[in-house]
Amino acid sequence: MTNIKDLARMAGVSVTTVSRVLNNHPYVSEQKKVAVLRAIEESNYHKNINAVHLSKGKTQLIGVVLPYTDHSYFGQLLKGIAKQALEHNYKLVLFQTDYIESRELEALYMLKHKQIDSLIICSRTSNWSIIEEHLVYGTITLCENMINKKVSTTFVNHYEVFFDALEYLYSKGHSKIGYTIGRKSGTNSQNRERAYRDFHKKYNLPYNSYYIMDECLYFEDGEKVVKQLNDMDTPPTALLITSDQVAAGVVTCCQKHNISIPDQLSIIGFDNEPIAKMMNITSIEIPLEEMGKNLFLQAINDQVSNKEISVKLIQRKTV
Amino acid sequence: MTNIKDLARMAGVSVTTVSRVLNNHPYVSEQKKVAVLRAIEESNYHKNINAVHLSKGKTQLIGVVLPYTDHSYFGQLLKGIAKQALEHNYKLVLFQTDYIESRELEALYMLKHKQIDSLIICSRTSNWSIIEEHLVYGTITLCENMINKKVSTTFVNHYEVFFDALEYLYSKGHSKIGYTIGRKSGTNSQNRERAYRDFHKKYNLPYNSYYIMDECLYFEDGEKVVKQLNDMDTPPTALLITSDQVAAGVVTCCQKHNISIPDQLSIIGFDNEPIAKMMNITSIEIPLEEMGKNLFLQAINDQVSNKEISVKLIQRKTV
DNA sequence: TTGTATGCGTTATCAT
DNA sequence: ATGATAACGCATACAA
Repeated sequence: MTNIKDLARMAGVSVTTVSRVLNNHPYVSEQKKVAVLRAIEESNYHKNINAVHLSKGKTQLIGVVLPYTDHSYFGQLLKGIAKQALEHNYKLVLFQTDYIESRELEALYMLKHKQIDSLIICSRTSNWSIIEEHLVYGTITLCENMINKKVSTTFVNHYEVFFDALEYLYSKGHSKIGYTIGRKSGTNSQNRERAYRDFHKKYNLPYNSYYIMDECLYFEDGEKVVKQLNDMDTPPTALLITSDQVAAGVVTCCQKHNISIPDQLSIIGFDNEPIAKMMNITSIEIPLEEMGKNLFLQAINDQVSNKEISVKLIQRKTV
Repeated sequence: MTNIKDLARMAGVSVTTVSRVLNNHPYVSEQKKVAVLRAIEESNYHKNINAVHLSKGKTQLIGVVLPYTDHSYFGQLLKGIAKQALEHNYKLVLFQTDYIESRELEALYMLKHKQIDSLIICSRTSNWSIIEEHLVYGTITLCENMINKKVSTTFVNHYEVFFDALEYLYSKGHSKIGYTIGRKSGTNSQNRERAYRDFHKKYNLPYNSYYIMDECLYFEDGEKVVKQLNDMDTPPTALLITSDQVAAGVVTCCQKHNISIPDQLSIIGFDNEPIAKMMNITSIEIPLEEMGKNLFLQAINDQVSNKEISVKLIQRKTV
């Protein structure tokens, strides 16, 4: 493959001049410029990216950490990130973690050793202190409320959203409200739990820990939820379900068990995915693709910024 | 950051020797080896990957071309690929194409210019001739039956599988059978259509082109399918649905419209995803993760190989 | 077994 | 405006 040395020879100029036209630098005469351009044309020349990377100390690679690639929430986030990456001429390196910490550390490790320029963590398992340690090595962008923490973030105020949703259900006459969550340990989950507790405190409602159902991620987990509901002496009359997929699964399963929605059970899903529209599920719209877009933009920006994304309740037939 | 030169100085050896122990080459005395190892330890040294890449002309990067990241089929494939990549110390570069050819060409372009070592195309839009042109630049691995074509492939014999499924439905008394597909133009789709035609020929059945429904990818597309069914004078009595997601959508929608399954409409889904099990949908199991795994292994292997993946009919309640 | 010297293809510095 | 040359960090052919 031809390199800039070849081009220089062909065009009768120095490698520096070639490099200048290659990178649109000023101070090069029109005459030499066309000569170089012609050489490029003739030789079908293309830069050796690896050499550029070595020379610049940058890779144009951005790591994306997420637990599952086959989950719609992360799929949509990734979609938004990927689109921007394309536009900005970055490539994405995927770290599918299954929430195994070592895999997340691997990503951090790569950031540390300049194998990626920046890291987007869509959902993390490692402690904040570990993230913090790696901040000096490059930009890390998070998808959770970490305000005051010197990391860029794009997040939803899950506390407020959850609280509002609970209030909404309360206004509809519900006082026994449960919710399902992907995993309990994330920051977002903890904020929601806090909202849940505060809500119960505010209205002096009894707090039942078994109204909180863990590890609900996919459509098929709806079955599990309904089963748990059936096993309760006094099941909740309303459910906040933090994924439309799961909500759809619950709705489907309820039909099988002749549980009438919303009469016996009200449901609010999250994300307002197409499936929610199709099944007429009331849902809280979260613009995931837009969040992904913003995450990427923050990832390639040196300044720390925090963006709160606003959401919208879409009222349909399950409440 | 410290480099091998530093290490060499610290350990009192040459850079070559350092490089040797770094890469586990023979011919280095135990004594010098430990000295180098100690230096590595002390300095918290790590290779500069970019330099390695430039020097070797390899990137340890494998491109993955797929149309959608938020689709379960590709999500599962990607999961299998990602797991192997992790084990083999490769990183994945994602090309989300939305079936826009230029994005696929971008991936081919990167292969051509050594920015990635190998390319896995999960689903393509570009012509075979274009793929073929790029074969000389690196390994390309396909997810379709391209036997005799000098590319590595991991595929399902969709012709046979489809034919068998049709025969199965026929044996259950169905003669008006339709099917849904993601897009019509792929190789896999064409093989299925061929099977569909041949089946009708074999049993001298009338071929209705409107029994074939296009662009069915997601759960919510089930609605579209049922609507089309309702608009037909003589709708099919059975449907092959090339995605359990869509099948689940159809089943859900049928309940809404009081279409009894399997009495009025029989359904066979594909992939045997968890959602199929939950909703008791008869499905053809395709081990997507395993396919992903195999795709990756082929991608890092210089020899061309073709692997046919066998599938299994899982009988449940929709036929 | 070990080391010297050179190549990999760019970008950046500095002098002119 | 232009060019020589160093630097990026590693691998390796070749010499010893």
